[in-house]
Amino acid sequence: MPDTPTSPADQMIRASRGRNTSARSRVLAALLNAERALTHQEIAQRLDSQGILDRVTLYRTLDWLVDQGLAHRVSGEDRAWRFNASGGAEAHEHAHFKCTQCGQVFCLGEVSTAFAIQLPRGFQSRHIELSIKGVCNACAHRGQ
Amino acid sequence: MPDTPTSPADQMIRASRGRNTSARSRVLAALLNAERALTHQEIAQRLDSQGILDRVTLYRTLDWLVDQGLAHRVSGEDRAWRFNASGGAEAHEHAHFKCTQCGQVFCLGEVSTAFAIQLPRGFQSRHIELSIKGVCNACAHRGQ
DNA sequence: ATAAAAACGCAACAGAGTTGCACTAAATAA
DNA sequence: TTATTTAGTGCAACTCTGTTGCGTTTTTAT
Repeated sequence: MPDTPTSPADQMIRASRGRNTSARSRVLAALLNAERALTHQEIAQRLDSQGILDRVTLYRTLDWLVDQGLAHRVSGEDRAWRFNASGGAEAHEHAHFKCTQCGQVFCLGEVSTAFAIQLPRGFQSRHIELSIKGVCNACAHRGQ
Repeated sequence: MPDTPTSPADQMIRASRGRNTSARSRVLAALLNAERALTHQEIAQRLDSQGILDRVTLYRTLDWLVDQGLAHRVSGEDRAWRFNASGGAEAHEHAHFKCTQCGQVFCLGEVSTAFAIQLPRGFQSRHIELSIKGVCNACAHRGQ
């Protein structure tokens, strides 16, 4: 059993339709290793130790990962998308924590969304998103 | 009792500290008349029938209105802020409806946020935001 | 009416994301 | 294995949203 039979990222990519390219594998691996949702910029930073990946390619790769359900996209308060690897399944009715100090976004566990909200006539709900704003652990300790 | 003793917008502005300028009064009036949260662009459009207001001034005016608690800012999915007049009070623990078709954002009524969410160690919640994504009435009828 | 300060308007800039198009490299066929 | 097809990549240029600096105009207080 060799060290890298095929990385988890590669396996996930192969299971989707589309080609298994190094960009996809590197990006997905970065997301899988991340402990929180990353911006385009953060991903680029983590990647470029292994050679620079073109900005546009990264954007397109992220789009592809989202389309395939391998990653999901969260909108922060700073008008920058953040991405993280999703379990693979589409089911992510989970909450997000957005730190108002440093802007970081963390995924929280499943939420039992048992709230009765009255929608206006004709409106159809597809997806409920819950985000909690506050201060993350690091920022809380850093004072300020 | 004349037609416009002083508009509601003017009254709200006068009650805040800061100057009562035509830009502020026009922008706030536009927000008060709107049936949903408006983007910078939409506000500009509604305004320029009465003479063009500088882009930067509009941005600064909106910031000021938000600071004063006269308006509040909602982040959409399209990385554009949306604004609407808030009742004046700061208290807006209400939900938003975001149409995935046309991108419009509507404010929904108060939400009884009775969900127990376990935050990671050291994280502090300040504010809970709930958004429901789906299709608005207009888009639902337009088919597609 | 006048002076001080707050707003305004312009120009230039910054960051995030997109589009078009030629080139490269996976996957497939031969 | 090599050739072929076409998805994916990289570059340049662009759009859109929002911001900064700075000189000029309005408010407001005197």
